[in-house]
This record gives sequence, C-alpha cells and structure tokens, in this order.
Amino acid sequence: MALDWTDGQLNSLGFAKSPADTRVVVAMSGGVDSSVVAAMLADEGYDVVGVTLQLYDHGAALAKKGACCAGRDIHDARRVAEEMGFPHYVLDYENVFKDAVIDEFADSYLAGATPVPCIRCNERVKFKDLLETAKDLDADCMATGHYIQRKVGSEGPELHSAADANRDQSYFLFSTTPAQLDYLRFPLGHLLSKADTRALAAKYGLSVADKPDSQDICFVPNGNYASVIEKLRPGAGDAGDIVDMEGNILGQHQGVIHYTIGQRRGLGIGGLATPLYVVKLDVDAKQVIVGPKEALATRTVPVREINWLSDADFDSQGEWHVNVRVRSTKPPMPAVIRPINAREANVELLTPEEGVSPGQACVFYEDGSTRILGGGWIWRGA
RNA sequence: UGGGAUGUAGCCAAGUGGUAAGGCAACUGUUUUUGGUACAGUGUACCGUAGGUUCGAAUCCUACCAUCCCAG
Repeated sequence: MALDWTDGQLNSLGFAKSPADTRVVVAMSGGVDSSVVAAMLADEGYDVVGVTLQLYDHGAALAKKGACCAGRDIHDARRVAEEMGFPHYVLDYENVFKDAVIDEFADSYLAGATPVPCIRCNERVKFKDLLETAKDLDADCMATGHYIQRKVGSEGPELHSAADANRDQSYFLFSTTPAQLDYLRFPLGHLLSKADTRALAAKYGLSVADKPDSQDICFVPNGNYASVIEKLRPGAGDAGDIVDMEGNILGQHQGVIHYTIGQRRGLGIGGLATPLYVVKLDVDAKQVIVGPKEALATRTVPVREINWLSDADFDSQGEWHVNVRVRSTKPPMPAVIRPINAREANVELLTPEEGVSPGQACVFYEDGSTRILGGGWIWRGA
C-alpha cells in the first residue's frame, strides 16, 4: 500500500506519505470520542498507537461512570485497541497529574479563585508530557478526540472552533501553543454533531459506542469537589461570615472554597424578596460577599498567562477588537483587549457578563471567523 | 405599670367567615467535558395557646402567652 502513495500528495493528517508510514499517537480517554478517532485512523491504515494516561487513583474512580482516564476507562480504551488491532499503552501519570492539575485545583480554591482543571490538564499534561511521549515514540503527530479544528493557513496551523458549536471545546484548549498545535490533530472537529461520532463508533463496532458522555471534573466523585480539597488540604474549610456589600453580617459559611462568584445556591440566607449571589470572595477576611444579581455585571476582566495565537505580536497593538468567552457555555461576545505586556491584558467586555471569576479562562476569538486567537487566565487584577 | 402593634412552613409575607397566594432559603432533576448561571419540579403550615359564636373561622368574641414600640 505504501508503494502506491503518490509523491507529494498529503494524507488526511497532512503528511506527504502513506498512512501506513505515518505513525500517530492517539490520546485515548476511554470515551467515545477518542475511541472513534483511534478507530477511524486505524481503519484508514495509519500506524496507530493508542495511549491512555492513568491520572488518578483506581479505587476511587472505578465507581464513577463517564469519568476519564482511570479504572474502567482504561479498560475501555484497551478494549477498543484490541477491537481495532493496534497497540495500546497505559502510562502512569498520577504524580504528574497531581502536581500539575490537582494541587493547583485545590490551591486555587483556597485562594478564592475558581479553577478550570480541564484546561490545565490539556495544557500541562496531555499537550505537554504526553505530547513529548508521543515524540519519543517517533510519532509524526498526536491526535485527540477534542471537538476543535486545526486548519493550516498561510502562516501555519491555526486553531478554529468545532463545526458543531454545541460541542465546541475551544474554551478548554485556548492555551494550546503554536508548537503544540503544529504536532496535534483533531479528527473530530469537522463533524456536525455528536450523533455523527456515535454513528462512527457503531460503524466500527466499538464497545464504547453507547457510553455516556463524560462530565464534571474527572477526579472529583459525585461532584463534591469541596471534599476533595478538604482531603488534600486538611483544615481548608475555614468558616467565616457571609456579608452584604456594606459589610453587614448576614450569615455564616463553612469555607470560602464552597463558593464561586455568581453562585446563588448554598448561601442559606432567606427572607429576601430577591435572591442573593456571591459577588466577591475575601480569603484573608474569610468573607463571602453577597449582593443582588445586578452587582455581578462585569465589564473589565484582567487576564494574564496569555497564549496568543495570532500572527502579529500581542503587544504590537494597543487594542484588539475581538470576541471573547468567559465561560464555556455561552457564545463569544464582543470585547476589546488592551495588552499590558506580552502576557497580560485588560479585557473590556462590551456586553457585561455575570459570574466572572478569577481562575476561569478568557478565550479570544477572531471577529467574524471561527479562529481562536488564544486567551488567558482571569485574575483579580493588580 | 399604662397605651399601641404583632404572632400564618427555616425566613419574609398574602389572605378579614367558606375551607391556606407568592417570594427567599432548602432539596431533586434538566442543561453543561470547569465552577457558576438559567430552567423545571418538590412543602400533611394542628394559621401563638385555650375557650366561645357559627352549618362553617387563619379570618368574629374572650382569656392567656410571647415579641416589639411608645409612655413612665
């Protein structure tokens, strides 16, 4: 087959050689998406090597369905590899994952912020250590099941939103660097719906075809993230006052880690005509500051650790007029980025958003296109 | 002690004779590969206690209890 490959022709992964001569490491979570990627590429004749990371403790994870990269999921990934007949490796990344993701997750909450561990995992584990591992395996590229598109433009690979806006995962991948992007492939990004993915899974007869989508944080059982933090940082849950914006004490809380800006539930304060929302967290004073919904409207968002994916230098302009997302579940909205330096900026939201919290991501999109220009991490500001 | 007011679900609060609105909180679910938001659903309230009037009272009458305000 390799002999039939026409000189100069690019294969589906963008290499000028036959699939059989192209080695691709597929990051397999054990879910449907990455399984389909692996099956698809194997079916096309690529030299597929499946890799699954063991990210956290087996015992705790076995009971949890729809999680990724532990216990049952590892089994599922291996089974897909067997079904499709390509090699599969499980790598123990528990320590890396703990250092790069879980610890920061806990510390972020303790600092009164609200982390996005899934982004850190992509940034610091999957697209870093795992990507290096793929290179060590002499792979030409690494493929994942993310719903996002890599398109080659005049200046090189660009990151674009998924064709299916409902599935788009660009919010979780903003920190992908150009170097990483060069090596990565996202074979599902062009699909128009998740149904297409499941249809492919069925077509290849994969055992995971009907596996439920994963959700919540993979290393947090039952959605109870606070108990994870308390286990990691004993004594983390310092109680304190819930106060209004004038400083009046309205109630007590069992630790700032239980709250995030914009949160309504869990305050336990009744008797008012309208609901209260968490407006601010003051870790030093151990206070949860609450106020009316109107108090949540945010226009200025300080952002740092910026990953910039446009061709021009980030601080080569005083302003960038773009669209921006401060949460994964809403479409990008118009905003102006004002760079402070190459890695920091203030973002002005032309339409105020509610529930903007330090620790969350602010992702930049080119106006009028699907291209992702990068993004940064929201913080409290100087 | 005198004068006034109030006592309805965890909180706030409608309801003044016909058999208990609503909001907040809480809980559950849906949405969501972060948190959160949003949306939907969920309450056997001995209507302060004890009597009375009435076919029938949270609603009228009496007493008592509790709380609050004013006065002294």
